[in-house]
Amino acid sequence: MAGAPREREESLDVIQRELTAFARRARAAAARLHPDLPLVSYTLLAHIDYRQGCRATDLAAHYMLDKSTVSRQVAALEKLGLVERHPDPDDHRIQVLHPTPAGTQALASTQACRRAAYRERLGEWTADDLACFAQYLLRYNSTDPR
Amino acid sequence: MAGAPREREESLDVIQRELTAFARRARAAAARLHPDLPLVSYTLLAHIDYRQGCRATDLAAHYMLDKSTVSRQVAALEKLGLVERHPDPDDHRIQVLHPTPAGTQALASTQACRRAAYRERLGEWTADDLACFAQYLLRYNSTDPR
DNA sequence: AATATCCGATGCATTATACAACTAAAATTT
DNA sequence: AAATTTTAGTTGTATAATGCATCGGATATT
Repeated sequence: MAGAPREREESLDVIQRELTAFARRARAAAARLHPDLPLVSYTLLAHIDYRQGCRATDLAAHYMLDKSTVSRQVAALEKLGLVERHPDPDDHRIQVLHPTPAGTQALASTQACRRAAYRERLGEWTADDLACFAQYLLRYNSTDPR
Repeated sequence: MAGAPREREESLDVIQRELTAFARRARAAAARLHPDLPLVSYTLLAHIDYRQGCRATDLAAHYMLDKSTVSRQVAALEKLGLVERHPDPDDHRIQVLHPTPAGTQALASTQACRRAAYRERLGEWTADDLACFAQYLLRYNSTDPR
């Protein structure tokens, strides 16, 4: 097994290359899936929904975005009537974000399209492969450098 | 195994969510790894290098970018002296792109940083897991909708 | 009480991007 | 061979996304 370190290196290169390719294509792909809802807004809305009630700071940390970027995106979402802000009664600096009914609904329909696309794309995969791939991604993201 | 379809669905959701999170963070991560070289330029340069000699159209197709975007990025790379364009003698419409020595070198040093980051990040992974993850990513990207 | 820290907003500059219109060079059709 | 269509790449214009710096208001620390 003298070649193992080199094989590791090769795998790392592939991972790096393929993740980059994916990231680069993501915008175009997202634009196809939901032409109406701006890409980042959709992502933030989804996260707000996923963790029912979160703060702008949480979003910034999770997606490694500047707080100013998040501030504007959230403002846009509020303007579209998809997100509500409620000041935290205990700490007046904080605004807790929640999807509005319209936001939940917009998310649901987009989510449906998205799921359909993924289902078609990954239809050939076995349930085990899907579970395994999901685990790898979770593991990869969990070791995210802070 | 009545729950299998639901489990598939859950895996799909995780994959979707984690890939999105990764894509969203990619810009910030890239900025940390090579603050000098603009994000997209680096990506394109890497691809030009990987497939020794490619056309702007290839880049656009591979990363799902508009040709105008690629045109500008390539122009920037040329201005930085990292890429050369050579008209194809057989077809004067085509410009074949190659990294310059400076481009190759810039890529090498960045690549070294990148590899180090990945090595640290994925140091705990077994060679098998890395290979497996790499295969999943290749498989995922190969089924990219066109 | 004074100071420091935290949350979010805003002004400003820059990067990345798409779409549309254009030029030039093949390739195809007539 | 001439006309038309397709292909490769550039440029003009508009917009989205982003970061940095700064600021104002609130809470926490000393």
